[in-house]
Amino acid sequence: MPDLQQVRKGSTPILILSVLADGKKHGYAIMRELEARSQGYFSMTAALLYPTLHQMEQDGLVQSTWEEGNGVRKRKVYSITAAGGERLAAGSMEWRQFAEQLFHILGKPAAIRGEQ
Amino acid sequence: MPDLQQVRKGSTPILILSVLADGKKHGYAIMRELEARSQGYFSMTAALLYPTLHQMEQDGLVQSTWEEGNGVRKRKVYSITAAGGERLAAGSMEWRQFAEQLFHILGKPAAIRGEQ
DNA sequence: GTATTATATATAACTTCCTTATATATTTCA
DNA sequence: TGAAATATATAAGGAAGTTATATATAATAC
Repeated sequence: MPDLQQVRKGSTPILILSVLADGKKHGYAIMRELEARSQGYFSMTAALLYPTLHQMEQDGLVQSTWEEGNGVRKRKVYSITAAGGERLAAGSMEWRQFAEQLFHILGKPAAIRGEQ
Repeated sequence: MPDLQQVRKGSTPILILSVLADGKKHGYAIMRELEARSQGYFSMTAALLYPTLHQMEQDGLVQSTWEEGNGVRKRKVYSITAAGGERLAAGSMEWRQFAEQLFHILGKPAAIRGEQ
């Protein structure tokens, strides 16, 4: 993994929770939604997404049901749990704290200095 | 590793480079400096710092010389290289981009909205 | 004077997260 | 009919971080 692609490490679960907070979705749709919301920046691969969802379900952050329908492929629909909501709130604060501290060390960017 | 301590992943080299950009320092001093500048938030352990420094030296981002002196323990002093400076600049931009995208998804914090 | 703490560097074993590669199957479009 | 998009999944391997351990000197406390 090239050094410059290290920045996203650890953000996968909170990104998923954030998308699911707006309504339940199946895995593939979560991927597309993240890509759409970030103009392609967060392009998650299936090999990262699905194992992560499995782990999150095991941790009680999300729950799933299989959905079958008229001319549509069978798919597993995920929704956020109460514990997932709490994790999302706590995780958001953690990330904000981290960003504050990081940019305090690196020098605050214009946006954080309020010069947007 | 608890989930909430995942946020710092990948930030180690750039934090080190950022400290060394202000002048050369030995490993232990880098650790203390990071802790001081972040009011204890970035409390790096020796087992993370030293292997990282070794890797960074191998990558040409820092260079080191052993320093011995009057009543002081022998220590390895690191300084940032030209390549390290470039990496610091590029890495800072990467982190800013990431933060922008992440908080766009999570909802911007007060500081980024300019309400500090 | 001896013990503890702080300073200082280092490696080994292990876990976690991510990547690359591969597999399978359905639906839509050219 | 063949390719691309949709949809889920696992295996193998690499990179980053944690916990544990080792070693050694200098400063401070008792």
